[in-house]
Amino acid sequence: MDYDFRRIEKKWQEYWAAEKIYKVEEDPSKPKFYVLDMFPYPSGAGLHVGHPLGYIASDIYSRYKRLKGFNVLHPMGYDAFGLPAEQYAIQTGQHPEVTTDKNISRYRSQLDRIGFSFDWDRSFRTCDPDYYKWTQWAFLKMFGSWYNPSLGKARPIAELVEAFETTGYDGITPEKWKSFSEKEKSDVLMNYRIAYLGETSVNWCEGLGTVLANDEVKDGLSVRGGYPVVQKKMAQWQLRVSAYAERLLESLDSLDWTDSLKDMQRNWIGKSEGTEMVFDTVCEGRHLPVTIFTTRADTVFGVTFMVLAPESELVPQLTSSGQKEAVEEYLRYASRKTERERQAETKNVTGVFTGAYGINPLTGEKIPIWISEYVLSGYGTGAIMAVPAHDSRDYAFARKFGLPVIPLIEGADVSEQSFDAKEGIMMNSGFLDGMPVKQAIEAAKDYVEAHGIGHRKTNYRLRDAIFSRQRYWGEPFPIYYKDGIPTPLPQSELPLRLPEIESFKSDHGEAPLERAKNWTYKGYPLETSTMPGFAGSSAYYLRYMDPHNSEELVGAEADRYWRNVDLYVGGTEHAVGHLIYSRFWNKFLFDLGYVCEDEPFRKLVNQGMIQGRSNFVYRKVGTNTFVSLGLKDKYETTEIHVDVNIVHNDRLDLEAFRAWRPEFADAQFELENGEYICGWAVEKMSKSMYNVVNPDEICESYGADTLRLYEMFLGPVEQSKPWDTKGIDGVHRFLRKFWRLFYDREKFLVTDTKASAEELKALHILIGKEQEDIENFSYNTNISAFMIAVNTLTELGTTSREILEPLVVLLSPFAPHISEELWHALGHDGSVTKAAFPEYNQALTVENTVKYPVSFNGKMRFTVDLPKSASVQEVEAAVRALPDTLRYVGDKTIVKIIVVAGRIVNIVLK
RNA sequence: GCGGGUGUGUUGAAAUGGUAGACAAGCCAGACUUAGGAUCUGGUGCCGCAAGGCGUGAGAGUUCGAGUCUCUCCACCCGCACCA
Repeated sequence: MDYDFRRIEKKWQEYWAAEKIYKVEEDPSKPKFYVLDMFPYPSGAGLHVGHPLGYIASDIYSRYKRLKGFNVLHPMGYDAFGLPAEQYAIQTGQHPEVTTDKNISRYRSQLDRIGFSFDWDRSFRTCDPDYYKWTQWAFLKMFGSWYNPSLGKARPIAELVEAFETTGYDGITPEKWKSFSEKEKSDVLMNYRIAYLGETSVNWCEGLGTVLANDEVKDGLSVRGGYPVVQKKMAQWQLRVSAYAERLLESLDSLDWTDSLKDMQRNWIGKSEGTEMVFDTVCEGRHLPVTIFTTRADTVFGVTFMVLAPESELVPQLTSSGQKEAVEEYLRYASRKTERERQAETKNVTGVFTGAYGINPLTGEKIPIWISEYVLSGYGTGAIMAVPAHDSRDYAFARKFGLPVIPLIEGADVSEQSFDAKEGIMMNSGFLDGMPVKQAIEAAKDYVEAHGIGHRKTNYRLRDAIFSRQRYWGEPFPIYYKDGIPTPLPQSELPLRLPEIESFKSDHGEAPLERAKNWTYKGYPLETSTMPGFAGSSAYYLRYMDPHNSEELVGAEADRYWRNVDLYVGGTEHAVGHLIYSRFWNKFLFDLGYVCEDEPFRKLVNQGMIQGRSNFVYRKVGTNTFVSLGLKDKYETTEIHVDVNIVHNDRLDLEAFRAWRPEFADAQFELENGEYICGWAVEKMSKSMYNVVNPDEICESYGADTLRLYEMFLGPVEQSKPWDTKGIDGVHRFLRKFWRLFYDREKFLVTDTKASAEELKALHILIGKEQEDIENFSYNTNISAFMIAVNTLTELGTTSREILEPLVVLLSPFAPHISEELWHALGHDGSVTKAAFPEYNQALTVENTVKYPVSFNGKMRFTVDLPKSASVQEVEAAVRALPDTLRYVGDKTIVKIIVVAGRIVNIVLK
């Protein structure tokens, strides 16, 4: 019987679905394990071979954990709201729901072919009203909460209202509070709510007709679509993520994530400890205190000017009548520029003098105040003290506009450039003279606080997340405007369903929902923005725990059982977007007691990207003749991308090429050794380069098990690598060899003979490897270990069930279809998924105490228990005696005994 | 500029401080066949006929022993970047 993977894979995929083999329930008798993939956005292009990489890795892990006796939650769903479907709708008039449906069913059929062990009964899409009900619910909770800084957590807003009414809070006395109108009270509370409506400078994207969050903008262009983004003041819904900055930073330490990812988050949170200082300023006789932020309070003696951000509210008050024209001219110039243009011209120093002066609070010196776009309005106070000697940006500005430079550190040469390092001995700095910089910073802070000039202050770069989008295809806000006051919908009205509209186009900031008919609640207008893409993906991992609960996002019992995600697998592109929002969202729900864990994702693995590997043919200029790679330099040729699906191992299929496109129908070839060799390059996988490899085609010609094995064999999961079909034959060959251990042409070969020591050795090495490798995500080396074991067993002519049955179980995480087939051939009824792996565990867990390390084959290592004084002969004898406890040692020869200072330090066996 | 990471054959890549290159691809030779992108066997880091020598980006150090640990460079990749 041959290895007929098409028949086998179809058969078992149907069986798994019909028997609901992967359905999972809470089971207190078993330890839980939650393995999650970042759910996909179902795009119109379908899956290519790069997408399943992470899914295969996590599926192997899930199946392995099941064998080890864990109750594994391994769900999958779809992140279905978002811009691409809506952009497509605008172009074609097709409802986003229709395209989303179509894309999802395509994704589903592609995923099903690869043999994943997802529990599809728990699946959902974020655009289901039953799901987004809980997104809206969470928003209402955030609207109804504030961050209590003294408790360090979110509390119901009612507690704040009570404080206003009884004791007063934050400068608002009970009397004052009572005097407020409803509208005024609403406005005050907005300053505290976790979800709030506030005027702010936002990323406005004209091309998409919507505002965007910081992580949706890269290099001044929208991540989706690549349209320019400008800064604009608008009233928008926001989430007070900044309140959680310190907690988001602190608990990073407790997570099992990579250092680079943690650093990206730390960087994004951007904690910086410094000082806020008040400078008195004078403009045409009017005095005005201006607060600045600095991390270098020690350099205050070197301040030679001050700078305001162009968007600073202080600008009008600090502009003298003489400079008014020049300042306005500059502001017009600055506001015209897009964020991208500003970033592109960082070397180009610009600015304008305001006509006003500041007074250095320590020296009493009078210094000019300038405006420049290098100062950002969104960070600190939007105003700085400039110390050109020790800040490179201030230095460049001072040089350009001829402002003085006062060096403050002994030996620092500031004639060519500033000295930015926080090291050296202070000078020219009054009471700080002679101190090392680090000490001077602290001394200066103390001084500033003692003299009432300012105070210590910690700033974060992390900003509140802009939460509204002027788009259609997203969750509607459960908010209506009662006499202009934003008012939450009662929870009983959820879900607030997305209304039907006639045209999806949005323009000039007018949201599509403004055109929806009857978009009102009790006659009051409903909010017309919708929520951003990250809204639906922020708490989805909680919903999988209890997806059919219509009363709660997640029931207490399910939450306490599944707790949080033990292993989360996904791409780095979500490092600062989704992963910050999710952590924030989870912490918020944790504060209010809706979930029992403070962090959502314990361990996180970033799978690498699979790049495309393009192939080229070379056409002689002006002809329809194509020359093979080795001959191309003899002629003048044009390089043409050729569809990688008609190339095998860089050999072009000539007939397929002629059939590929009409203009090549009569193509002529110049071959090398009778073959046409194509050139190649690593590029992004994309349609235009004809290098997209569809997993369906691999499943068709090699099978899903080969695809799974091959994607893992390609290299470490975390690493990016080009897809290269060369080598896929190798793993396919392995599966056929594996099959041949069980079947020859006619019959089933497995017998009940007793296994030999050699055979047991091969098996137990593999068992040990598998446990070590899967825990470490070293799938590639584990597959190698399989190949070695199968080669050895083939050579030994193994037919013993004692060996072959465990082998099937071991392979099942990687290649579930062939394993299932063989498991049943061995006479088992249920799925191999339910097999108990632990019984094969003992061999490698021999508890010898550590005295002498022993290498076996340079790979396997263990120790023998002997006193330190043992002689070489005694150690050798002990090693020889080992087969009793470690059955696979057998009768290897000792090739090397390393003795240092009379002590054996290692024994190498072969 | 700051932060993180990676450098090993022709290629993808292995190596708790202990025989570097496992395993696979490719290539070479052979077998079986009577053309097949099938299967099997052997070879394949470099120099050398050989004995032997040299080899993990470069250089130093620690160690009986370094691809692995430490330091200084170099190259490449990723992320952040006028954040005061």
